[in-house]
Amino acid sequence: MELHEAEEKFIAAWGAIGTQWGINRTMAQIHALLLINNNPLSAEDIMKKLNISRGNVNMNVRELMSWSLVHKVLKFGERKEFFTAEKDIYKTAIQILRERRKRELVPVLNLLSELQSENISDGESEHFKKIVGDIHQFSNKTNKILDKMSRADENWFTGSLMKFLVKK
Amino acid sequence: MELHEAEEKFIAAWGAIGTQWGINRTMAQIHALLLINNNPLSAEDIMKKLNISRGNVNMNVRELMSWSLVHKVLKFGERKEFFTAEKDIYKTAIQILRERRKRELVPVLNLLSELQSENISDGESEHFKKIVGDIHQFSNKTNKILDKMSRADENWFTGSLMKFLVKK
DNA sequence: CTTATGTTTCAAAAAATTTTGAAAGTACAA
DNA sequence: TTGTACTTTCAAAATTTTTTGAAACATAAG
Repeated sequence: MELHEAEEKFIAAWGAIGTQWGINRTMAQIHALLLINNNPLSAEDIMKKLNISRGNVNMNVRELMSWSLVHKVLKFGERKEFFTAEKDIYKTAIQILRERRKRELVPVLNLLSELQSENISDGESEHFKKIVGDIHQFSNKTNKILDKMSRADENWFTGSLMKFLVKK
Repeated sequence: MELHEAEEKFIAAWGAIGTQWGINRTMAQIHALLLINNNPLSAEDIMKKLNISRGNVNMNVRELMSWSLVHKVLKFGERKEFFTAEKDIYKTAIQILRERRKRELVPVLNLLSELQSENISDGESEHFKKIVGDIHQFSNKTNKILDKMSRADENWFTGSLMKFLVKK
């Protein structure tokens, strides 16, 4: 049960990219594996193809499901669980955007609000106030933009946005 | 030479966020420290304030400079080097976008091209071809959009883009 | 109920990343 | 040239993250 060279390269690269973006290498590789397999795979399939342990598969598949990038599939008559990845790459990207916004940007916004209200007095901190304020404002705008983008459809992204950008 | 509570919180949070985005915690903290200090700091200042070693400061400041987020400042009459961060948060964000595009997205595009040309024959791989092609196309579009964005000015970002998005 | 076929958990081990600190390097001043 | 005041390097240590694998758990089938 070997992987072709091109598939191996793809999986390895996906893992490396993931790492650079703060995503566990194995999680990214499982995602890559499920992307290039049109049929759902079992935990055992993943273990064998990527040569990793059962616990590792379980943990990372669960994480991928929490990101809604991978779904459980039950086959009639089979007790085993199978997993499959969303194959529409646009939907996948939007989902990642949505989750990172929710999990990472929103908490930052909360911290920045907090810092701004805490920091009412204090003479020395004019510059601190300004920079925190600037970051807060910028993050708020980014948050809104990402929120809008994550609701738009693919046609908007590839069509309208591109045209709009070209004009600039 | 203590940090105020709000400053500490900010630096700690910046470090945590950085980690989640694949950036070394200390690098992010040094960046935060230089952001909230209007005056350039020396390696020694950074060592003391963050309680880290000289080697660590040197390595991470160098990395921040390679991202053009931090610059060396020489004070007249002083032999020591000082460092300061770009304080315009918009410029900072654009710079990060630009670097990540160059360092991370462009290599992926090259790999995807390579995979597509390598993979000319082979019966079993219809689906592999399709998914790699889809990802390549999507990445190409994203690349172009980011490139355009990284050339635009702040007013475009906060003004035109926002208006355009609201319409949608 | 018992067995068989799974999945989940999590403490310990392994691996990867980050940090330290001392030695080497650099360059200016005397 | 030598001393001084720095900066840089990098092997080893510390820390953090990831992975393993065996035990616990779940549940369908006999």
